[in-house]
Amino acid sequence: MPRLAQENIANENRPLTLRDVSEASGVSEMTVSRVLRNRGDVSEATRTKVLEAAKSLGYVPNKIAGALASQRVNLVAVIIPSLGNLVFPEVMTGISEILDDTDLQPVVGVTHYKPEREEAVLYEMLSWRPSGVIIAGLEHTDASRAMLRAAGIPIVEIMDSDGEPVDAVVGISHRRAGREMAKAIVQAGYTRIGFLGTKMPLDHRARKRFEGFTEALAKEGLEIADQEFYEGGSALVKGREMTEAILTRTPDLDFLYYSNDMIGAGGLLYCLDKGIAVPGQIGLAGFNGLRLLDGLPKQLATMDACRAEIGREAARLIAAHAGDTSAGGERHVLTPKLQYGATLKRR
Amino acid sequence: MPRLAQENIANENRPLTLRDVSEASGVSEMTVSRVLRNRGDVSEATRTKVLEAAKSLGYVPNKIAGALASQRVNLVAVIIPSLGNLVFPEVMTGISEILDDTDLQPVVGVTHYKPEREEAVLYEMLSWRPSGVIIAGLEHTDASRAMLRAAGIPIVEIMDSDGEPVDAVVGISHRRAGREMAKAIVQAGYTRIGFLGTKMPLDHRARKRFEGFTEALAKEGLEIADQEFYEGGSALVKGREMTEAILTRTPDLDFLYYSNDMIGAGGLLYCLDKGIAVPGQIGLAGFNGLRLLDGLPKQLATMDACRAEIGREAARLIAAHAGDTSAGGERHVLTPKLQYGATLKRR
DNA sequence: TAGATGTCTGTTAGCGCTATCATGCACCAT
DNA sequence: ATGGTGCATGATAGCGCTAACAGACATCTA
Repeated sequence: MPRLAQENIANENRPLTLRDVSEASGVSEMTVSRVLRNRGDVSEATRTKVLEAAKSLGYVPNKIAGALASQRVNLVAVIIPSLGNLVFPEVMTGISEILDDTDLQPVVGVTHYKPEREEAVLYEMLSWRPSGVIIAGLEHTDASRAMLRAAGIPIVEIMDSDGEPVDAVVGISHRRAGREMAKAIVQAGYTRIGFLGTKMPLDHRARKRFEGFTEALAKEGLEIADQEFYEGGSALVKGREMTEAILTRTPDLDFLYYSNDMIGAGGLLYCLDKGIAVPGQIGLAGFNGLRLLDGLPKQLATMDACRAEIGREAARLIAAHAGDTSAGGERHVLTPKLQYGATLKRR
Repeated sequence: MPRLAQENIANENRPLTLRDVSEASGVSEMTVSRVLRNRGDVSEATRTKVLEAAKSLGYVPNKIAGALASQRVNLVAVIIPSLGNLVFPEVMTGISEILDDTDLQPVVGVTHYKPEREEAVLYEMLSWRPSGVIIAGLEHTDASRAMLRAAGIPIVEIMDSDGEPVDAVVGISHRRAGREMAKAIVQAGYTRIGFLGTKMPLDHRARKRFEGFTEALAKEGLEIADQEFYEGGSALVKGREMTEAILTRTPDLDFLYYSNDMIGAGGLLYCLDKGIAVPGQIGLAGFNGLRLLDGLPKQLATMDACRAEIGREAARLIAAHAGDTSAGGERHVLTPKLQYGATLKRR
């Protein structure tokens, strides 16, 4: 039985529908729909009438019904490991910057670096039938890859380029980033090199940097002299602690490579506290190019991960392919730039 | 005309529906729906059959259709000013922590501190008919407040408690935070006090802290001796620059109150660089209690804004009232704790 | 054995919108 | 007048799912 106007009056607190606006303005639901979506020809008089009615009622359209009827959803799923990492909010900023000029809307899902959570988040997101997916990394469970492939929408994997994407990819090569840092360190004359990083075995990008780093050192006939790993806690404090630990154990180290800028900054502060000459006695470098840390006593050597640009480019791809069944398999590899800062000698 | 099986075979790439699973497993759509939602009684044999069919097809349910039919959406809209601020990711973490144990899912919208963007984001979010809204601050446009009131779902305003909420509120009193900091500073014997903050007129919480701060000073017969504002750029660098500027202009200041920890940290690093004795010659304090900064040379005096706890409590309220038409107007005011650190003398 | 009860499955009718086609009407050229 | 051409609006039929009810059948009770 179709709902009658009488019932509407009876139940004051029922959420508003197109019909309410239609009745209030004296035109059909279809015409109201056209006005509210700015689609099709509607006379100026009707348009005004409808808009006024909608506004005075406080009508908010139901996108769920709209999406179901039109088979179009203006959401873009963005799946990242964490929001606490500073890196990811920056990627998000890049994404929003581009999507703000379209009618697309990012929706964020967080995996905490856990593949099974990624799978669950992806499933949840895809069940809303988004117009595209931006997902961090190239490593996913088989089930996740299958879902991505079967979704029939543009997929952009971001941050990393070392591996086989499902569809398009926008990122940097972390292997290469590790290699280049190694080369710069060796070239500067350092030989007793320590590595400090996270314990997370599932941070594939950190792992790849480490692999590239050791590989390039090996080519120069060098090996990592010592290493130290951490998990949890404040990165700045951990950076200090790890630096103290590694230098106590292996005092003759002349370079410390940190897997991220925050622990690098902790190490830098530790060295300065202890009166260790940086970069003379010990050189330091991190990774990410966090602008957040710009005001430290010395600028830490680092390598920019192109976070915002990656976000922008991924969003551009999604926007360009919105409505398509794929992002066209494009491959955008950005080149991270080494920033010497004041903690890595130039030669 | 209802879609026929034949058509399905013809069009290979069509997205899967319940009907496909139903046909593949030989039971009705309704039974498939029951299995996939774990609702109602289904025999073990049928359940297995259906799950296998769904899995082998790679079926992902369409929540849009499900939500429309059931009039239930498991999303919670979370509306915050920014993701770059560090404070908000922490709130998000608290929210997720609680919602992860429910079937609710947070969806984030970012306003960039702009009321008109808040209005737009809110409209967009409400059009998805979420089960609840968590929104930062108590200051909204009239239209936004009207939408919130009319939504007929639980609303929790967070971070701030100085004002009139639409429904429930979870936060701290920033006026009081400012007052307490002022009292502690005066009590420690400082008298020539400078204030450094953001230029943003729309950061109401920072404004309230400032107001509380000056008000409490006035009670002690004191006034702010000088002040300095900034916008944009790296907060650490800005903290240094502002500190230099204010101390050049007013060299006899003996305390600097920063409106956030990041610029406070910049100021601290500047003072240490210049050999200024902290907290002897000059005392320093910030606001937020960012754990991120724990490894600095000296621990900055600050006041914890209870971010994670606010997130958790807000999420708990939403979860408790999911399905209701309001969050019951509860009022949770948390008490920020002063942390003296090593930059504010104790008396 | 009739009826009551419980377990499982299916049928029907929407949810609130939009795509699509149909229609009414004014306006023009013929 | 005839029949095109626009333009503005309305009627109809779903989108893919679920609530609510309606069976079918087996098992139990008296």
